[in-house]
Amino acid sequence: MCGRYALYTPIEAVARLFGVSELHAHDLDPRYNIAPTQEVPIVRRSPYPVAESGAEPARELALARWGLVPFWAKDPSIGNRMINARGETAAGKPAFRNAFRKRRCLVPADGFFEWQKTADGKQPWYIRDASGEPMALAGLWELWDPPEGGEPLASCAIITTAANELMRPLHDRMPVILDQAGREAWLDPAAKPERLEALLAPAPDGILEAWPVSRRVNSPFNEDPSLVEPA
DNA sequence: CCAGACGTTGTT
DNA sequence: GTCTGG
DNA sequence: CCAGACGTTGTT
DNA sequence: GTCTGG
Repeated sequence: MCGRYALYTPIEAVARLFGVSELHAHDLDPRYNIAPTQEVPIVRRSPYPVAESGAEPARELALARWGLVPFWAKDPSIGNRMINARGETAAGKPAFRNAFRKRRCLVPADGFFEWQKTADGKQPWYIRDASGEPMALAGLWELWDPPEGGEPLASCAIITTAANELMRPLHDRMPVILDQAGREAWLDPAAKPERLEALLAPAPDGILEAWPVSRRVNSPFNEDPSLVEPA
């Protein structure tokens, strides 16, 4: 699955690489240990209508809480358990299907962590694109209105799929990683269900690299560049 | 009908 | 053992 | 995902 | 809001 990741490429560069026209998040610190419940940048089509023009809705970078809170939730804590959505079933699940139809997003990540079970306990690994460029993880996002009023809460989940060859020794699940064409299709509101389904597959072998890292990443309170260095 | 879940992973 | 919070 | 709490009453 | 289980 995917329960921890890193994003340290400057957000302006991420925006450029992801074709973002509106940047709604600035001055973000580089992150080496992003944990569920934290605010993370996502790339999405603007949920708001474009003024007059009839132009394409903007592709924007916004912030969302990691852990999807369905609109019908009475309490946002349900999001603590909705950090991933299975690609095989998300389209039909009550908690995800509205988002699957209407609110797909990309979650930029320089890499993600997986924990491998060994005789000595769990060994964390860092996995990234071999090019070193930020990856686009397939995501869903949602808006939740607090019953007591106030600002709606934006939240998101990362889609998972079966592990590919590289990942299999480490873990049996991995996040869905979208290539350039996949990113376009995933964000296309008119995408056909069968096209979307085809996107939610393990990454091809050969595009990723992985190495063991320090167990200091285990604590979400640790946050420094050495967490993604080989150890 | 109403009540209660709505999710994933991992472990047994 | 299981839930909550980060 | 992992870490850390897991409880109540009463007092500050 | 909508589905599942009783």
